[in-house]
Amino acid sequence: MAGIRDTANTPPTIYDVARAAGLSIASVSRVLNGQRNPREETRERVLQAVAELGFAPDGAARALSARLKEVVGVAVRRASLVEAGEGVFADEDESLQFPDMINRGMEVVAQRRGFDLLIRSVEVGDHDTGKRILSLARKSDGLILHDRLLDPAQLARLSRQVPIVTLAGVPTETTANVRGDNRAGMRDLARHLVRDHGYRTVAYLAGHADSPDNLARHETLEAEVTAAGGTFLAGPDWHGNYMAVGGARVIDKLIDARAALPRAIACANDQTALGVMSALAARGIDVPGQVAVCGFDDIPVARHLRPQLTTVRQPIQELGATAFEILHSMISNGEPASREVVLPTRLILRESCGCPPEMAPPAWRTAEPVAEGRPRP
Amino acid sequence: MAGIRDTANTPPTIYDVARAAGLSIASVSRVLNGQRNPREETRERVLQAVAELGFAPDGAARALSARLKEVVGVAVRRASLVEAGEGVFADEDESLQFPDMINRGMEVVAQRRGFDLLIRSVEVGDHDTGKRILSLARKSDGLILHDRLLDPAQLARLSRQVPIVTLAGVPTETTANVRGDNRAGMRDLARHLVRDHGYRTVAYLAGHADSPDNLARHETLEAEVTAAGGTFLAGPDWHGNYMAVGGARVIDKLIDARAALPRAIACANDQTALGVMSALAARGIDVPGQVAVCGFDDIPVARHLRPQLTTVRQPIQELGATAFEILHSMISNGEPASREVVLPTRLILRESCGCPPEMAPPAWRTAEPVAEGRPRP
DNA sequence: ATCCCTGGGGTAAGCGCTTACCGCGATGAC
DNA sequence: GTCATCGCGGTAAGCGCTTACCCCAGGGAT
Repeated sequence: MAGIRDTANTPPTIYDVARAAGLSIASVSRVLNGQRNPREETRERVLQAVAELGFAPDGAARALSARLKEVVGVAVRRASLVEAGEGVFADEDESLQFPDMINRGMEVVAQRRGFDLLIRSVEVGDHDTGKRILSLARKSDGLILHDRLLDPAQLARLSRQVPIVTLAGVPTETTANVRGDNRAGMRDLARHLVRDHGYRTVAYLAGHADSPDNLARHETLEAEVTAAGGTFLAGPDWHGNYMAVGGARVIDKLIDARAALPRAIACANDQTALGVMSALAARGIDVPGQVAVCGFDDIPVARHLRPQLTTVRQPIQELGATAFEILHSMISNGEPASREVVLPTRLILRESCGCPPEMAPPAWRTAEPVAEGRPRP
Repeated sequence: MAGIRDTANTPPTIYDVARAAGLSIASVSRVLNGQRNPREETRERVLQAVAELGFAPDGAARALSARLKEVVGVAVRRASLVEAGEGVFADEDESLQFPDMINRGMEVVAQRRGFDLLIRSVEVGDHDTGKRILSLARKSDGLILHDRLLDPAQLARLSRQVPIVTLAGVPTETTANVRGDNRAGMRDLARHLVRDHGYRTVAYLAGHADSPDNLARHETLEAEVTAAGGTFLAGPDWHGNYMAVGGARVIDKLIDARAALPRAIACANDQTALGVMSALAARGIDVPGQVAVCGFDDIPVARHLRPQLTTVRQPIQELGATAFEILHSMISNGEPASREVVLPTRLILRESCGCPPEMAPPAWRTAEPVAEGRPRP
């Protein structure tokens, strides 16, 4: 019934368009890319053929020829099996709200530049992490690396060949970095805990040991607490991993060991605080009545927890957006617009630190008597 | 001082490797792709040159030549400005936990096949949605579409040229679909509400009107509630949008209008329930004491809310993993392994429906007197 | 010894685009 | 009227790979 390849419909190529328009592929390419201002008639013939055939240029061919893929690779750290938990937190590590929101921030600005994100998770410690990231690099025009994915030597080597921006890392000769202002944020939080609430013993529930963010938050909290004459707790018993499981595990062990809990716990991030609050609630410990708990990041759920989580807000989406913009400048100019960007943080006071909640006045009625259901004991 | 192009380090090409190994590019390609079993010596020379130069093949060139990009495009629905909220939920819509977890599920299995995900968000109603998705398609080997992104005609046309799998949609002649078992899940939930708790008035807080998931959940709930002689509420006053803002807005309007609240509210998804619980709490309405609230999906935060959210669990990551596997079969065989996959759901009873909470026995002590802090009033 | 395989390396033809370069007709300067 | 110029379309050379095809050396069958 029909011509060649009736089934197995292959997308039309620029040759098909040229033929349909009665022009050469060069002309087609030119009107599509707005080069050399083609005659009005030419433009129309091309546009019509394109519309009829439903043509769009093949990304690979375009990339190869134009030496620009319009893709940036994003590498996220995937929890290794030993870190991932089970039970209540089984898939907790898979709900990486912070990185996901950062990615969304990148995606939105990338759109405006015609770029897309190629997302790959890599397990650190996996012996060929370097290779996995290299192959990601060759599928894109540049890389954005979450966390500490590469050791300095690997980073240095790779960054000489492809533009790289790191998040929550440190800038190097050849890479740029974007992060939040950890010290200012943690300082504000520490002072609130110590001065405003008067807590005397404060612990830091750490994130990954190799994370500069973690280090800065730890140091700042320690400095502030001890400067105010308070007791600071940290160390091996307080090692988390930026995930809820990690936070919960620390609390469980401490309680099982009959250790004394501090009056306040500042967590490396919100995810950890989530685990801590959950573990505390399971033991019947009141937050913030008996132990105050704070996070860092202000991920969206923080305000939906009960008690609502006091935390240090980072402009999460902006972190991603900024990382993309810097990478984009490296891709197009060869030079980063800036080697290091530090975005401001802000202390968000809610209930989990001991501050009072807010509440709107009620005004309602139910359709049936409340006694009808079975309220919990 | 050095040779040509000292700075402006370009990644090595297969020609560089061939030269360094004293072989032809064909040989290099063959050992790298495991074709035609090269001599041991040849293999070693190539491997060494590759290691020394830090070579990895260019993705675009490989894709063009092999006619396989090893990339699948993923289109997510981005909230249009009119849907997105402000205030407490300002960036709520940007925390799309459900789609993000689905994507993670895809990503993990994609890795195993050597594929990556190219993620793009599209605003529905944007007049050139079709074009945005087409260009995404040409950058990948196949598409996975979240939500209802394309109208049937567009979908039919595009799916003839490129493999497409939809999520939470309906299968067509040329596309496959993956979804959770809405009817079974909602049936279990409805019966629990009506039979176990004895609630007589139940409302359905809807999601997007064009969503098949939404329709199925609505119909099933309505059927079950009315079959049991209960009063079912739904309609214009109960239209949400799958986001927290949507749920909160419905509750606020209802209360402001002095409308009677039902004894139980089943939300189209967990995100909506989050907004509902938050709005209810702000009015001082007790959940589940006065109004019971339930969700659908069981996103990770559901269990961290207070009260913990009763919901219908969907195997979220599996949904993504399955979608990828089907798409992969379409890409490699030309035929989908299956046109429609319906994954089982499971009722998860927690506190928000009125069931009693669980709690572990306490065993702890604090390091300082509790009175020291300033507990809230 | 001759011929045919066969194994493994090289040559070169694309894959579908972008763009440098060429050519041709129309236009303006003299 | 002649010649340089300009505007715009076509031709073809890559971009960096994969792979069909060719070729040659070595070994077994005859």
